Amino acid sequence: MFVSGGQEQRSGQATILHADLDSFYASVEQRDDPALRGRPVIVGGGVVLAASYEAKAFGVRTAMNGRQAKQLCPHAIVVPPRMAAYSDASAAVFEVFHDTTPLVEPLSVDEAFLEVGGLARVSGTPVQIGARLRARVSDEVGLPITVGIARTKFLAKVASQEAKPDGLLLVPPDRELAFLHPLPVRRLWGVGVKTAEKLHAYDVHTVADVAELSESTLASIVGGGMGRQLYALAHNIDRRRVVTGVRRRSVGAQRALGRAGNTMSDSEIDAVVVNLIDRITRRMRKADRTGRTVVLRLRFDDFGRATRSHTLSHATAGTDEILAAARQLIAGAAPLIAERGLTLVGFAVSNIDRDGAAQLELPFPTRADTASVDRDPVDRKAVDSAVDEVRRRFGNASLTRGVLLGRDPGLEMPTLPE
DNA sequence: TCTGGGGTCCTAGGACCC
DNA sequence: TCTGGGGTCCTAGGACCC
Repeated sequence: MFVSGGQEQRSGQATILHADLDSFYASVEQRDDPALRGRPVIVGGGVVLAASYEAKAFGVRTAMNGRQAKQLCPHAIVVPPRMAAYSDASAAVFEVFHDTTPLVEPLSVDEAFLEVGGLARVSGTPVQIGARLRARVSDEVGLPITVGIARTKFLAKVASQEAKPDGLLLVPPDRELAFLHPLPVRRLWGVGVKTAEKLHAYDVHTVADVAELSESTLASIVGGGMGRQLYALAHNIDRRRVVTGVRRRSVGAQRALGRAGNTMSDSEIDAVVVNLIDRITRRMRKADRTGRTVVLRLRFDDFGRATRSHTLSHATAGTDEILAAARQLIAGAAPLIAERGLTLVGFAVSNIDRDGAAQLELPFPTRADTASVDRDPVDRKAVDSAVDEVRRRFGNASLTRGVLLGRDPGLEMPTLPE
């Protein structure tokens, strides 16, 4: 009953929470092993998957290579990742989220947006709700979490970054520009290393600097799409709502092979392929998802990358079908692999739950278009019943060149003309 | 410094269709 | 018969995020 209240909150109130677990993997390790508490912890071996705040104090960062991290922080304790434990912890935290408000939009395993407008009578102000959420995650799951609160998603997310670790920060609506403008451009959503470099070349360093540029100037520096996005964010325009029920768009798995990849035989590579596809299709079936496009990802000796893809005629989660496509992609890339040396292989299945045209051949001859069918009194009834059948199955229908097409409603295909 | 394992979104060209 | 505009789908690559 609070859902509509939350959704219709389009106002000038700060009602969006961005909740973000602090150093998620490392915090779970410290929670589960008291000997790690208060000490620098690094999760992962070759590459840092997560670092505790004690390790971050020495300059250790996520995605840094392990050797470099050890140099910065020689007494850090390195632990291997325990993905199942993180998955359980994530589920427990999301239970608290859903108990707080029905409007939860997950961003990843460790962060989400929550819309809490419309909960005022029952739960109090957004700040009170955020404080209670933090206390519950701490008491019930044993993990530190930071909450940013603002009128827009972007500001809420920036607020949580500023408030880390283990904090809560509200950006009042009348203080938004003062909060936003001094920030470095890297804080803008979508600005990574490359885009920041392009902006720096034009002496653009802060959000305030971005806000001084016209949209067309920004577009000339970083491209059309990115230019529009930066212009909007720098001017504090962000109309995105918190939305629930967002579907995953792809399911993938990959495996780094290191130098060993260079010397692997075809059958050894095939064993890796079988294993990856088996993992992916198992996960798809468990989640009750199907997909149509199989994507092969490769990384080479020189760290160059390539992708190859193939789209099936229909969505599936079948191991055999997807494996066959995967093997064909690998075979097609064989010259590339032989030439450049393989160091990583991965697959993803995308086009999730998107069936291609489901073709229903009509049980009678038709001519080239709808109009000619309409003119034929003999076939009229049969056409109508076939159209009804397709509409029942797909929610829409179109008739083209004697073939009746039903499409996944998500594809927004045109329906049969009146 | 030689590098994990997941994901998302955007762009751009060619094929094809109406 | 010729021409053009508009739209979708597929493929490949790139940037970015956690």
